[in-house]
Amino acid sequence: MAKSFYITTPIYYVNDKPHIGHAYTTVACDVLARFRRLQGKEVFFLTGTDEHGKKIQKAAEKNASDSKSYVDFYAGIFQDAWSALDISNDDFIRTTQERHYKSVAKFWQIVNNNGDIYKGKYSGWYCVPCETFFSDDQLVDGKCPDCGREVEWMEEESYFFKLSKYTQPLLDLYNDKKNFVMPDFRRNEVIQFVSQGLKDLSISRSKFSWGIKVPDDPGHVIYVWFDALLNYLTAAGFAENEERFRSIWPADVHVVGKEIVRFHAIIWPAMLMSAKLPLPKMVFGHGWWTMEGEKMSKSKGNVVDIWALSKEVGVDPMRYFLMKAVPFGQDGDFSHKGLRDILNADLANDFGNLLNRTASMLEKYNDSSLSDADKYFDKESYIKLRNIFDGMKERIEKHYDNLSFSFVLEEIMILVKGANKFLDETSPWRSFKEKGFDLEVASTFYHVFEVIRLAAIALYPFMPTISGDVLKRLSVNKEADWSDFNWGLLPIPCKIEKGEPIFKRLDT
RNA sequence: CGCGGGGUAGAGCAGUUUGGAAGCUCGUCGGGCUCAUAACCCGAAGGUCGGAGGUUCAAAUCCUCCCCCCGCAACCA
Repeated sequence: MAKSFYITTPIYYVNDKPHIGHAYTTVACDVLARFRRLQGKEVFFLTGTDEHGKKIQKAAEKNASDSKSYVDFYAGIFQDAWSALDISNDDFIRTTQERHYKSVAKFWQIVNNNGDIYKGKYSGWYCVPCETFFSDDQLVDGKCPDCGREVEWMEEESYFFKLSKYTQPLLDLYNDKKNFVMPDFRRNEVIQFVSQGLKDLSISRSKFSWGIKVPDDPGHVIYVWFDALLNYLTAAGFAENEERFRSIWPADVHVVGKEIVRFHAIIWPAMLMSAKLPLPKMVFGHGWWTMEGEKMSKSKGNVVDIWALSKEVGVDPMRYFLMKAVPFGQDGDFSHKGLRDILNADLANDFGNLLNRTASMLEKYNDSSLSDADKYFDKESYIKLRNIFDGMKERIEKHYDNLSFSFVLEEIMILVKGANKFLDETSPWRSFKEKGFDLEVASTFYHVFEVIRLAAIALYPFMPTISGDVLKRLSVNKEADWSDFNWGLLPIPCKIEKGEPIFKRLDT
């Protein structure tokens, strides 16, 4: 079995409903997954939910619910959210599933047998009302930084993972595999951090019960992060199907928010090294969204509801905006003006209108049909258009390798703009008046539709539904396929269906 | 001197690695076209590249100092 392209989102903590941050990560992974499938690769695209930990236990109690029904409810909400955004995940893992319990137990045992787990004491300043430990330097005037109350020194028995042992191996890893942590500035941060030296990691808790029990010591539950990271192995079949596991693991890319880069770029590879398993190829930390210039928070009430907005502007345009507005990796600002401007400029004015104006002419001039065209005519305006396309396939592939989604879209829009310019330069409406529908006019249309076809294929990962619709209008009776991303493959004779404008301009 | 990111036209950004005519998108103004979704195409205005000093024939780009904004500072998922 050929190795699958394995791509993951983090598993989302189910103490709240999904928001734009979750959607952003998940859409990005979906775009990448769809592109790899477009290339004909076997893809395993995983998302899921993280359902253990004290916070969830408390949240459930607050809702007068038992933990299990509470997480069932939220896991359902996440699944619905992804289906509403047309996410094509191949699996949805929940850390409360049986397969995950088996996987965690197996992993714990391996690492334990390798001598990297030991029992020790975890100590620190404990705030009883907040049920939280703080280190010396976290205290504010010797009191709890959250509530300001007195803290007391507590010691708790805990299992530890020998993270410190992996300080040097990790540094070697970052040095050998330049792309292991992306983007570059995150890599620098991680290296900086690890260079200070790592402490062993407390990986069990005994003050609450909602978690996976430590093998042979049921008084302890496994620390949620240690549990959560292992989802990536579980879903690949770690504890259940050795052959399948080998065909999926290691992950090609873990896409994560910048706040959890450390867990994925430091703890996770150290855990895998300990278990002597192959390491993921890349951990990519993307940025955060602000809302109209301000940090999003529930108390400010400025949280964007992507799902409500998708109903207004469409799911595909929403996905387009998320991927186009900000270079992946950087922080970005979400504004309604920005949304409207980008969707109007790129999708309605440039791309949608290109299809509309050309199809409209063909409808009037030749009953929407194209039966003959000079595919290789050598007018200057045509050469210019072809030059834009030259090398584009390779550039787009390169951008995908770096998860530079906005640059992929940039490439596509340059081609679309080029086609608009090509139309203006060749002015088929004028030629038609002078000479009727001759080969030259037909050829002009052919090449414009060719650009539309190419754009539709390249846009497929971002806007699967609309892309399919456009291809149908061009009477391409075939699913989008990356091998068709070459010039001159629009089949003729053909009929072009004009239809309604594919993107409407947004007002307000 | 805790660490990192950033300060480039009205807005959002690229360019800084390998110094060498200041660029892109949106907006504004003027023109063209009239096939199209007030669209598309062309042109113009608009910047002391955060500030000061230095290196250099030449600096947004290298060096020094300063100012401002934003994150992070491990067990918080």
